[in-house]
Amino acid sequence: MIKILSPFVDQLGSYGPLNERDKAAIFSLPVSVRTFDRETQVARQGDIDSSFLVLVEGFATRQKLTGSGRRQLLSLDVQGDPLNLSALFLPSADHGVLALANAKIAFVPPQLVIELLNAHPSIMHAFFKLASVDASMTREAVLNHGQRDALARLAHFLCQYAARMEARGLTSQDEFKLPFSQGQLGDATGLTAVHVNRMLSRLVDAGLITHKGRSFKILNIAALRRAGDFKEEYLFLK
Amino acid sequence: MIKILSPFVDQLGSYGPLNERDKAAIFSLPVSVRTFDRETQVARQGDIDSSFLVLVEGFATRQKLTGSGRRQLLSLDVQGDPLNLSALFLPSADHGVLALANAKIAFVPPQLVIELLNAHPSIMHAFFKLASVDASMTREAVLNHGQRDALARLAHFLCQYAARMEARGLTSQDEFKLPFSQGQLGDATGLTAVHVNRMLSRLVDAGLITHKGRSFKILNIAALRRAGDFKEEYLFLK
DNA sequence: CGGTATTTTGAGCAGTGTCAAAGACGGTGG
DNA sequence: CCACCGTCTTTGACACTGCTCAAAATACCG
Repeated sequence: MIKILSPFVDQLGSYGPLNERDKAAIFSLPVSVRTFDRETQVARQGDIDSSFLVLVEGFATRQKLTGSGRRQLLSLDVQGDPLNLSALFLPSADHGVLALANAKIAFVPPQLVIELLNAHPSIMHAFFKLASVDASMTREAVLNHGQRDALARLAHFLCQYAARMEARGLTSQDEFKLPFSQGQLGDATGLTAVHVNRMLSRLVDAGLITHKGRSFKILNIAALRRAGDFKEEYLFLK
Repeated sequence: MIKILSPFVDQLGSYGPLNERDKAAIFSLPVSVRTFDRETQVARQGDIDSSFLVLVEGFATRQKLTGSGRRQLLSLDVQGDPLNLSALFLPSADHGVLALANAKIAFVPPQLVIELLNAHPSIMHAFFKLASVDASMTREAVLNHGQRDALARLAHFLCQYAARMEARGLTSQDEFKLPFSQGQLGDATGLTAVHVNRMLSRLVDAGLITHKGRSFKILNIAALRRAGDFKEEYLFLK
């Protein structure tokens, strides 16, 4: 049996302890896996009764669009992340899901997930915790966009990404490849591609980071955290 | 028996149906109620093991602070709203809770709430849905702050407030009193008090609204919604 | 190797912030 | 009921952050 969902189960388990029976129940869910290219929509804002989506491999992001077509990226999701937790309980999707690079995404029938949650309180508990952490991160994004300037937003983004990736054992904290172009980085931070570029150069000039293309190296993590006003508590990492 | 939590139960019930047994269980929770003055902290960011808080009467808001002391308001909560849903499942509070005007707030022992949720799947379900709607609103705030300009942010805020209040039967949609000063409005929208003032004047000049102090009248709701790029789907009102 | 997307740089401008001061409002104590 | 005080609103002048438009340089992909 190929346990497609095991990165997800691992992550879930780190938020609320699951016993073998719980895990087995998750693994027995019927899933269909599809692969998506960069910048292709996996689910659309407004979708009704969408599948429950789990990112199996690669990167994905969630997005909302403005009436005039501007977009805001809401997350940078990695291996094992659920992509539309709240869609389980809401009649329609308030945001879209977008693949980056070659993302492998598992589709699970939402009704079965809900039955699973009803039958396994510990899984429900873990889902709720996952949703709470996600909400905490979203609130930090509001603080970021509302109160911090461009340089801080960018520094913060880098710190956050590094911290999350390292906590998951996916990359080292001070050297990694970002799955975002500078334009996408702008859509995530509420800045222009041009301004992202300038702020990155400023971080380089200040000796906080180096980068060649999308490969980043953090030279002075303490200073970068200060510049980004980053405290990792809100991530609730282990 | 004085059912202090009944506005909360009503709201909860509108998200996921509760039977009499469920309601009775909630009403039997031990609560202590306290009243808070304007701009006083009810719970602090970082608090551990805080009580579960429900706003019984008046207005409250949630906030996060920047390292340099700037603040971002995250919500405008009214009668019946839970104030720290996610604190139930997280080890510490990622945001603070602040009272506006004379807010009456119920404190409930968190452990008992969790037991309640475990014992009553339908309540758990309703809580999850409530949390999902809150998350949806927070995501819209990110879109707001990241992608819309000052005028739109303000217009959007007014539309949102009007829609929510009307849906709860608390005020009419086109005439209401805001519980925020222009400074607080600025902290909520990521703008300066001064700029809030100017944008409000602009909305007045355009004939979209009128206001005397904090009493607002919406003159052209369609145009205001257009100006604020407001579509109410993300609120998931009934 | 060619074509396309991305990054980098420049110049000018628009939108917001800052600082400051005057006016209006609302609540309080006398 | 009035006078006073603190808070909030309004207005003005100016600075600065971040955006727009445009083009060149570079990197990436087939």
